Amino acid sequence: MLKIHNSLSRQKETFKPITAGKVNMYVCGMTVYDLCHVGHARVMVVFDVVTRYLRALGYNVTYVRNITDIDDKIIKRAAENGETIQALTERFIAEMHQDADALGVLRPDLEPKATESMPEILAMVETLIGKGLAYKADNGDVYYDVSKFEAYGKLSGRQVDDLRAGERIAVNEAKTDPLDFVLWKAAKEGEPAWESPWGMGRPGWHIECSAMSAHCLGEHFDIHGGGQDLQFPHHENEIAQSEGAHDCQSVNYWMHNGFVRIDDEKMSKSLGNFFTVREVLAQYPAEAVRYFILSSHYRSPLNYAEDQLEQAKAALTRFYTSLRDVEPQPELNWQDDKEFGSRFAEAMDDDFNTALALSVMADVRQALNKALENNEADLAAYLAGLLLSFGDVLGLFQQDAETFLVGDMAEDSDADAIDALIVERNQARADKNWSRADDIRDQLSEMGIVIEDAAGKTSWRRA
RNA sequence: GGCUGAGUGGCAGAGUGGUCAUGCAGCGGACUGCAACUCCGUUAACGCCGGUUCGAUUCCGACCUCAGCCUCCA
Repeated sequence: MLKIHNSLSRQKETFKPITAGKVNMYVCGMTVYDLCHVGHARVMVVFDVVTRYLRALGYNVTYVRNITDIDDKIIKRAAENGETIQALTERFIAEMHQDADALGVLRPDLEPKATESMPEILAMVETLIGKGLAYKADNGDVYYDVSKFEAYGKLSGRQVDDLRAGERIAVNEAKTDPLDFVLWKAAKEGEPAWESPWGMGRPGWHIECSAMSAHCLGEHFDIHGGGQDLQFPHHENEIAQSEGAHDCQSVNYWMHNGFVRIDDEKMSKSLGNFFTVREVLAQYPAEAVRYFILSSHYRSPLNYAEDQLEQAKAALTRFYTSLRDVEPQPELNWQDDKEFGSRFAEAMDDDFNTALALSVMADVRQALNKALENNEADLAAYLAGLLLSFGDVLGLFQQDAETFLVGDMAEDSDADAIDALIVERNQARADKNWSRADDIRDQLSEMGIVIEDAAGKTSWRRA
């Protein structure tokens, strides 16, 4: 039985979909004005695994991840670059997809864009004004009147009075109350703008998610996810908008993933201490990045360090080394496996405990090695198939072992040279010319090649 | 200041009221010409102080430390 930690209750709750067999999930995606960093990668990978696991459990999942393609930062960046907003956002949407694909993140079923959701956004703002929950201010902006929404603060565990007492809330003359947030921004000179009953303008950040989630999934859906930093105010405001407009609970389970940190500090654009996915992928295999992300629980902080990436890569190398010489049993379903399968399910059912699930997979790998050593071919094939089946859930082992270990031979100019050296070395070994054999091994080592002598067959991999 | 969450062996990271996490590293052994791979064995931990208990790393309380949110942020 699947349990999910619900940010609303701050507890693990047994998951029960609104409609049997069906899960509707919305995740806050990227604001597309720059390359994704590792923090974004975490959200994508985490909710990709959530989706994959829900599907493995037999749910028909509709996964929506929005794209914010109009906002202050986008306008600013486009102006700096001297390009149109559309050119900028299209470019970074493509970049985002490239990163997601590299990380083995499946495309969401729907990727709605704010700029393509204006009718829904306008309708929702009108509804909120009509119900007296929002007002047009003197400066032309439309604000949500937080004091009118009783449940405000329920997601983030805040009292409205505490928030008012906070000293960091920016003073904005136009607002009735500093807690009020903008639904519609009146257009400024030279900014992109859409027509509305309140004059030319553009949507505030929070309203797009309320409008798009309701439009794509209905007014009441199962899971809403995003990074921890969105819990307040973004998601709190979403609740105020959606529940204020629709008079019903909007989301049953709120999920928030923890941050990626560097030196025990949050990785973020504003702190400037971020690594882009692109930079990291230039140094490590994408699958190692994915493994690294899944090696800790999604709600825990994840400390980014080269050391950790190296460890993830080493772990994957061990898996692939074991898988290398086995023909896995095809079409195997881990859910039929009594021992490892049930342990894996137990781990994943416990709020998607991927770290524990990986340890089950490590045990399978060891059993596989033993089977190989004992020449139990059927058992080995079964265990290898089991490993691949687990891999489907976590999005791992999706490539050929050979490809992971030695790279793509087609574009590898060294391959022939390496093979020739191995042949020469094996001749030297046969001649008991050990010094020559060791020289060749050293030479290969300098090329970044590791030699593994099995009985009667020498294989190699990249270090 | 308010509100969250966290402190586990050399590192990473799960978990639990009383026998095992797991991975990397270390140590001993097997295999190997020597290695690598692999296997077997093994060392080592639960921030601090009290309390509950036959027994607490696990429950309760205080304290210390750290991180996050309260401002754009995944």
